Amino acid sequence: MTVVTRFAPSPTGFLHIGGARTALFNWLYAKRHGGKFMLRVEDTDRKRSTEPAIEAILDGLRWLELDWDDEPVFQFARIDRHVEVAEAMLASGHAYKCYATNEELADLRAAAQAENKRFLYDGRWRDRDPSEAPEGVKPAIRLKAPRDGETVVNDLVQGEVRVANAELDDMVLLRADGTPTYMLAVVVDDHDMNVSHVIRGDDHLNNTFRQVQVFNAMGWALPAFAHIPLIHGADGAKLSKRHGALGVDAYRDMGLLPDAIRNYLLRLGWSHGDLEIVSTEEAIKLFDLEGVGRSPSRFDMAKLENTNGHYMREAEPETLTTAIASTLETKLGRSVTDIEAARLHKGMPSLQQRAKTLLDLAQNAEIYLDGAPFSQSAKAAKALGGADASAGLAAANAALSALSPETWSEAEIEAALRAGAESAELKLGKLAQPLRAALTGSDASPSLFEVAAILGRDETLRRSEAAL
RNA sequence: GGCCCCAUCGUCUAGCGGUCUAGGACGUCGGCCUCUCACGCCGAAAACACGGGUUCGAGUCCCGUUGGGGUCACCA
Repeated sequence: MTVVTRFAPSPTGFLHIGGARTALFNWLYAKRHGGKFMLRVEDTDRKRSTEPAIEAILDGLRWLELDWDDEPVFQFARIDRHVEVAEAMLASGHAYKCYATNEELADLRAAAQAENKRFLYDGRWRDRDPSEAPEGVKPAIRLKAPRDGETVVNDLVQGEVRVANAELDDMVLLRADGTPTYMLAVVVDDHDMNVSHVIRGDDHLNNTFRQVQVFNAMGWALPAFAHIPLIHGADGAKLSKRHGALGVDAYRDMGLLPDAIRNYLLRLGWSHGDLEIVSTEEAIKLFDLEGVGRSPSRFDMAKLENTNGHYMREAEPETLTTAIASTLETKLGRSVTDIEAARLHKGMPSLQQRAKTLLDLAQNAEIYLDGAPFSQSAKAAKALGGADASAGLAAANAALSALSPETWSEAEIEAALRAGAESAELKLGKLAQPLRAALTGSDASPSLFEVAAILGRDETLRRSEAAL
């Protein structure tokens, strides 16, 4: 059997982190088995579906590099087929017309609530003759669900889950206005798209029983189901919009890398022994549903950032330079010059080791731009203040100006500074910290010797003299 | 509330009856390295929710309690 998975978001908002993980698992599972990963936009709710939301979701998926096969399927466009299936069920006696009005249903619901019981449609039109239909009321079509026995789902993650059919009522398949409900549409589409594995959040587990009933009514083969636990916020509450459920674009804006997000999301709910860092390639080889846990997990930004730091260190310097270019240019209000680009190129390996995000990186990379330091951090200002600091900086400056442009190198700079410190009877740090503040505007930076070497003699002396 | 699911360090998790005086990772706290920061390295504190069973033996199996979560629309 060919594996076909699908990600089926409803375009009512951005692609959030939980959706991204669902997409990732589906994508990984399809890749793992040489199958197809399909995208289906569940836009049957015309009031809530929006074009910007569709774009945001596709963008998010593309940014995460979760590419889908074939063209995305838009559920609303398949309405005729859904109606056709509803009518087939009507014809075969697996569905019936229900003339209950909204008011009637509302009363029923209120009554159930008053008794503190759940609302289940009572099937009042289930066996009634259509000739009794009231004038002018458009009927909804409901599933004629089995009343006895139970419905069982053999879930690849949750195991065997069973529920008594008495707990389930006759759900609406086709609304009075002739549009299909989600319950009908998913089943028809999953069947028509030959979906072999339905991997989705476990908030859908309860729906599955009713969907199984539709599959059965149509005599269609069941796909395999895998319901994965949801992701909660740091406080354990459901990840909602008010609770830090951000769109993936927000994570991009935080300077996070797609590889890092994929790795982090993979480990949220899935494990393979003690493996922590798993490249996407490796994940494709290893991913399985057996490794997915059954309990919900909490989203931990600190760990995501740590993972991101790992991928920052591993990234190609050139890739990172490209990635921060626009941020730098926005800051400068002009393009990066060739000289600046050359400095960035040389400085990137040690810069990237110190950054957890692209945002950090861009900020730290500013030291290699003309005109830097653009500001002085409080600690840097302190390192620069006082007589001791002035003496140290003067000694450093003197030691460096004694170097000729020809001998300007990391090793020579280090030697000169060490010798300068010795003759001034100061510790190296006494020269280094004021100089660092002068050159970078900060009390923390890559190796001073490296920074000075990359900056070049003129720029280094310009900055240190400006500070003096 | 009914139904369904879940329960190991603060967090993500390993563990699939004996090798668990419970392992790894993030975070936290010490230390080393060191021109600062970061990286790296070394070390520490930190968990089997509770109660009953089953068994020679239970973190691992069963039941209950408690706690969390999900779901109960002519939304998806």
